[in-house]
Amino acid sequence: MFADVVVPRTPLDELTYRFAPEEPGELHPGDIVRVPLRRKTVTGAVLRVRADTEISPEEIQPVIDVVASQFITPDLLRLLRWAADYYVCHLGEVLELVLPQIVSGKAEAVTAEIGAAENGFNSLPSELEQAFNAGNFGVWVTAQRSEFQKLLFDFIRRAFSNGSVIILMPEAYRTEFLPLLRRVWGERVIEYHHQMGKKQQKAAWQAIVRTNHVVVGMRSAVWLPVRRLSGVILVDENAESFKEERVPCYHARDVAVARARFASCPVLVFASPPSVETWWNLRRGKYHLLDRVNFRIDRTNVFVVDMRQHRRELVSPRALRDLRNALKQQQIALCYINRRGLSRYVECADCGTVLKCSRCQSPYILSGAGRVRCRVCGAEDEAPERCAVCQGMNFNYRAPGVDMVVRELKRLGIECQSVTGGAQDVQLAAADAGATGFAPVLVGTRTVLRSDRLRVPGLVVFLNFDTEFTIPDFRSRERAFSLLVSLLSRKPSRLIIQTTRPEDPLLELALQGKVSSFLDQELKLRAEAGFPPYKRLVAVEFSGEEKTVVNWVNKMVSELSVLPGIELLGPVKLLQRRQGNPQFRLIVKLPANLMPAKVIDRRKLRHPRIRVRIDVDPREML
DNA sequence: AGCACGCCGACT
DNA sequence: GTCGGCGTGCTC
Repeated sequence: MFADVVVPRTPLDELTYRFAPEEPGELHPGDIVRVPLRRKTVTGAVLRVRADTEISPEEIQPVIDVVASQFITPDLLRLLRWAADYYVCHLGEVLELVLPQIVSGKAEAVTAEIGAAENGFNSLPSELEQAFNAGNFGVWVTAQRSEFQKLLFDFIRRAFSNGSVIILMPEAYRTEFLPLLRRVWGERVIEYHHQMGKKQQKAAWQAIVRTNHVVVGMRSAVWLPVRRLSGVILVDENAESFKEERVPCYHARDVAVARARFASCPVLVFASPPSVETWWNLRRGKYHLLDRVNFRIDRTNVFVVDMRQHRRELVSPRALRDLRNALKQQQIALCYINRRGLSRYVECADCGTVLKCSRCQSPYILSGAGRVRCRVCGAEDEAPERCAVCQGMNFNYRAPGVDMVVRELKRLGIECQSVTGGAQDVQLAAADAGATGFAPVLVGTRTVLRSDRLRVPGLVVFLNFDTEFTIPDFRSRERAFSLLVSLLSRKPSRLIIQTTRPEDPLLELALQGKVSSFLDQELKLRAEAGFPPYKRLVAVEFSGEEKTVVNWVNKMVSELSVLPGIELLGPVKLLQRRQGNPQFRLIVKLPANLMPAKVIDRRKLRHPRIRVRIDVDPREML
C-alpha cells in the first residue's frame, strides 16, 4: 500500500511512501507519520492512501511509524487542498499552519469528546437554528452591535454542545469579550494567538486538539486542528489583521468560510459595516443578513468643515475651539491623520518650487530633525534653509503627518502627544490622564481610533479626510466609508471632519447611515471597473538584481498575457524601502470563479536568482 | 526550506 | 593535491 504524505515547512506537495498494512498498522488519511526524507526523519501528514503508484519501487521509502492516528480531520484535509489551490502555494506551506513549529509535529493521541450539553439558552433565528439542527453550512451576518451581542452567547452555546467553536477577533474585542466568555465557560475558553508567548501557545494548542473548547484568537486560530468544528465566529471583518502578510497570504475570513463549508457548520460574522465582498454575497443570497445594515445617526454633534475656506491651515478654527474646550473639560480628544512623520512634500511658499531629490528628482519627504529623505531612492539630505530658486525662506508643508500635527498643535498652545504604537499605547495614555487628572490631545494614525473602540470616544477630529478616499486604490472609498461609519456607530460626543470635498456622496451617505446605498454604489463601480468581487486579483512580486528581474518580469508578462480571461496591471516598480533589491509588482486579474492555481503556475514563475511572492486578494494595489 | 553535489580559485 | 566558496537541483 502507498501513502501520499505532506511534510510541513517544506515547499513540497505530496510524496509517496510505502507501508505494509500489518507493519505500522493500517494507515488513514489524516494520520501523522514519521517518514525518511533525504537523510533525515521528518514528521508529516498522510493525505491519501492508495494501492498503486507511478513511482518506481526503488525510489520509494517506507513509512517509519504513526505518531497520531487520523489526527487531521477530513474537513481540514479538504481545507489544505483548497488553500494550496487558492493561495497558489505548496501543501507543505499550508500544513505548516495546521501543525506549527511550536508543537514540533509531536501530536498526542486524541479523544473525541462532545462538550457538555447545555440547556436554557434562547433560541436563535429560525434559519440559523435549522442549520445547527441539520448540520449545515451557512454564513450569517450582523451589522448592529447590540444584535450581535445578543446572538453571540446563544450561538456559542448552541455550537459548543456539538464540538469546538473558533472565535476570531481583534485584540480590542478580545479584552472586552474574554472575561465575559470565561464567566460562562470557564476553563473551556482558550486563547490562541501569537502574542501569548511560545510556551503558553504550545499548552493552548495541546489542550485544544485534545478536546472541545471555545477558542478565541486572531487569524492563526482558523487553522487549529480541533476535533470537531461546530461553529465559527468572526468579529469585525474589516480589521486589517485578518490578512496575513507572509505566504500563504491568507485572509482569515475567507479561510474561515471555506473551513466551515467543509465542516458543515454555521458562521456568524459581525461586520459593521459589511465589506463590499460580504455585501455582494448578501445581495446574491449566499449569506444571510440577521438585521439591518443601515444606522440611525445623530448628526447634531457631527461637523463637516470645508477646508477650501482654510487652505493654509492644518487645524480649522472650529476644530481648534473644540480641542481647547476638550482640554479644559479634561475630555479625551483624538486627532486622526492618515500619515506618519512630518510632511510628504515641501514647497516654497513664495514661488511654489517643490523640494526634490538631488539624485532622482522625486519629491523629498521632510522627516524629523530638519532632514529630508527621498522615498524612491532612499537619499537623505539636510533640509535647506532657503528655496534654491527664489531664495525664499518660507516653506509650505503639504500632506502633513502626525509629527507635523503635533508641532502645529503645540504652536497653537494645545497640549498633545502622538500615539504611534498599538492600542495599549492609547490605553496607557488614557490611564495616565486619569491618574494625573490631565488629558492631552492624542494624535495618531488609525491606532488612535482603534484604541478607544470599546468606550464612547469624546471629541474626534479627522484632520484630512480627503487622503482617505482619494488614494488611487479600488478599496480606498470602502475603507474611508467603513472607518467613518464604524466611528459614527460608536457615537462620539463630537466629530469634526475636515475635507476639501464636502460634497462627495461618500460623506453624505455615511452621515445618513445609508450603508446599503453606499455598498450598492460601490458594487456598481467595482462591476464597471472589473474589480473584486467581480474579478479576482493576484499580486505577483519579484525581487532581485534589477536587470535580471526586469528581463524575467517581461518574460512572465508575455507568458501570462496570452492566457484566456486574464488581464494584467503593471508591472510597477515598488517604492524602495531602505537598502535592498528592487521589487516589481504585477497584478493579475482573473475571473472570480477561477481557482488562482489553475491559472498561475508557480513552477513557471520560479527563477534561481529572483524571489517571487504571490499574494492572492492583495489588500492594496501598490 | 534544507541539504548535498559540483565546479572553480587559494592555500599547504 | 586539498579546502571551501556558493550556484544548482532534488526531496518519495
